[in-house]
Amino acid sequence: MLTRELIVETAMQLADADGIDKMSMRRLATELDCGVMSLYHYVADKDALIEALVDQVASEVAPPAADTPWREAAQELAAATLAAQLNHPWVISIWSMTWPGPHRFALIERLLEALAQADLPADIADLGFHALTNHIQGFAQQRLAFGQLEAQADETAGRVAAIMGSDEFPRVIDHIAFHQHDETDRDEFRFTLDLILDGLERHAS
Amino acid sequence: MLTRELIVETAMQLADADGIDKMSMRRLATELDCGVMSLYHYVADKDALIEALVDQVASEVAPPAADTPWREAAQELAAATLAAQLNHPWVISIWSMTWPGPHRFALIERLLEALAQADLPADIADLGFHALTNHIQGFAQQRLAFGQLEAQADETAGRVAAIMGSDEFPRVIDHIAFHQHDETDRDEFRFTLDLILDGLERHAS
DNA sequence: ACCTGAACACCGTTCAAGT
DNA sequence: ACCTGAACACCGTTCAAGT
Repeated sequence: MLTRELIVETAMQLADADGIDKMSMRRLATELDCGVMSLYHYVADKDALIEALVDQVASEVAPPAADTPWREAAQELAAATLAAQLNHPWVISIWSMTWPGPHRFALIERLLEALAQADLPADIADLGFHALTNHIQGFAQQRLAFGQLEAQADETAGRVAAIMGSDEFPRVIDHIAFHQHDETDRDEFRFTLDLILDGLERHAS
Repeated sequence: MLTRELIVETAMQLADADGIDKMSMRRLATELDCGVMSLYHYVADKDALIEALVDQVASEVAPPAADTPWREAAQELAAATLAAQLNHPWVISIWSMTWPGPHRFALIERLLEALAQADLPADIADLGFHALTNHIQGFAQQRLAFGQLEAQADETAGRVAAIMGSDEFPRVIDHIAFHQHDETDRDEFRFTLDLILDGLERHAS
């Protein structure tokens, strides 16, 4: 029996396995052993399906307990959102472009709640909200790009070698070296997060 | 006569006018009055064409003069990069996923150069580089999402009304109100940029 | 060297028709 | 209510063939 839940679940599997580009209505239909058009009885659109998929990812983020101090709550939310996105890499490039579903709205609400408890002027809290979500988004995207490059190792190796071999971009060469003996993998996310949170705290009234 | 430059130029026009999805090899060919396969004599791939397109956008960013103080140089680079991306909104979602071309490498080099002049510990400079580029990327994406929502005004209005009408997400409602009498349009980008730059300066040795 | 049409292997969605 | 095949209007790219 076909259900919306089954469709979303199968679509998630396809997207996780092969990326969002390969999650086509037609592949989905063959996977579910039904005609393509049958799907359209449970889902208005491919876009609607994708919205459901994105909110499913959001539902994997466990919001911090209500009594968590604001700064820890923000850190936990940021880390958990990043982790969920990296668990479903295909979501990264569409996350901010899709209208939030109920689960994502709950996360947004929780982050705004944390900021409200920080005793910031109201506009600083609103600006801080975007500073934090933009950081999560920007960082996730950078990590995704990095991952893609590593996946196409052969092509990348040649291109990196070309840069390292030229003397046009010496600072870039140093920066690449930094990435190559990179042990600070986890800290990079926290570093900027703390820059932002420190800066916000300094605006506290 | 068909040339690579003409192809890139026409592709840019198509992408600017209708978005990257509508910039298809087939549309490009009809626009240029040639067979689709003729394009493949000047461009290896659609991906290669897109890389050229992205670097063309990067070429629109004028790097700051060499004697600009580091902090101003970083601000100028950030603002100019954001402006170029918003000028070609289709670039935002692919910018960080494409391998940099020569113009973009020059921008990267210039930003690393600015950070090198800030007297930061070497690893802080490298982390700061990503903090800054991630901010630009995250902010641009958020602005793009915002713009898309405004473009589909009818659909969005209903969805916003649904949120405003419910009492599930009170903080979200307040935040939406903040956006609605938003006069701080430009400052929002600078606000987080300054949080990051202030934080970096505090790490100066 | 430069150009090309036909063909292949795909898409999302509309429409009319079934049970 | 639920399902569907055929058709339409698209994709990028390979291949073999032209000049």
